Amino acid sequence: MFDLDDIDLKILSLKQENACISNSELAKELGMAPSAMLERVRKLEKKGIIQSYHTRINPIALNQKLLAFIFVKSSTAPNSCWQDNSIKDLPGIQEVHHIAGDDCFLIKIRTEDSQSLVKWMREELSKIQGIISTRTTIVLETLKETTNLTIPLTQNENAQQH
Amino acid sequence: MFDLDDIDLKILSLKQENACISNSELAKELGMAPSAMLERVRKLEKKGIIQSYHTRINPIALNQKLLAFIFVKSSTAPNSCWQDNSIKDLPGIQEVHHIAGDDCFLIKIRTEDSQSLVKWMREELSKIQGIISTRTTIVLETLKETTNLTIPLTQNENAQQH
DNA sequence: TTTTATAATGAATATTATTCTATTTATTCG
DNA sequence: CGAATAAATAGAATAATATTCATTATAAAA
Repeated sequence: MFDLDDIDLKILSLKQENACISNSELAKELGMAPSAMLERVRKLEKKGIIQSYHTRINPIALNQKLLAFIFVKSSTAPNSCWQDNSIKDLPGIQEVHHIAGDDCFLIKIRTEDSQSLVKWMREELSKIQGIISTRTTIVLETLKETTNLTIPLTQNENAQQH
Repeated sequence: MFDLDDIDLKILSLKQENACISNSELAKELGMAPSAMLERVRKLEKKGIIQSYHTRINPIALNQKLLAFIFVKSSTAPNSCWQDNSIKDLPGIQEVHHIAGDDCFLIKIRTEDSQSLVKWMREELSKIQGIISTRTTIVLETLKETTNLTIPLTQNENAQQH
């Protein structure tokens, strides 16, 4: 379904790190014509291999200083959040994952501080149906945070990155 | 330090969802000249409010079908990973967070499947010094996954989004 | 080999980014 | 309040880039 050659992988690698690299520079980098490059990129987009282009914003600039992960255990009964996935639309939520083995969600959330997290839990999370329990995990420090995937480049291509 | 007006917030909001929106379209959207818009964006970049532009790639396309979170508890002794943060450079790692209250890291990792996760733990994670224990959490399904922050737009600006 | 489909090139055109000067708006300070 | 200063914006000119399209090359299938 997704057959990617070395050129595709290199495109993904370069664009992953810098979504706004110009098509002409990308073409220069890989030694091909801009028109051919554009066609490849459009194809990667159309096939859904490239999903979207995002801007990473400094959370501090928006006063979202606190990062927390919360395990939310919910009932699996009808009209509980386990059925309707309503959790994901709450404000501040960045990720919601359905966890194996425990019938629970792992959510990633940013708020201003711990007070506002508590406020969020009381005012927002409490709206959600069927929650049985929560376990909150506060992040002290983030050492790495990216959506980047490990792309298998050939050694030669890897060397070019420097 | 970061004083953002409504125009800045709107820029962040639009670019967050679509990093590759053209400067001229952005300017048109906010009813100002491209040159003025460009200056604002450059300023947001220079101040570090805009951190980077990324491409989100479909993990399936790179055969990374498994997503896991692992709590890694480590010794706090010298030359343990607690000191040198070496975990974050292992292949497949997307995030590493330092967790409060437990002297542990929460890492987010993608691999091909559960077999390769086990392989990774045996061959890569085992290289790391000072690890006392791990608790692995497998994701069944991801309901939401974004780095997007909640941006406080005024009601009028919010309405324009549709 | 011939046919067909896929990918790449090169040139022409449209669009966009970028620069710079002039103007406007906001802020500071006497 | 009002001149002086700084900051932000607009508008026009230019440079760079994206996009299109006809042609050529390459690869795959019959």
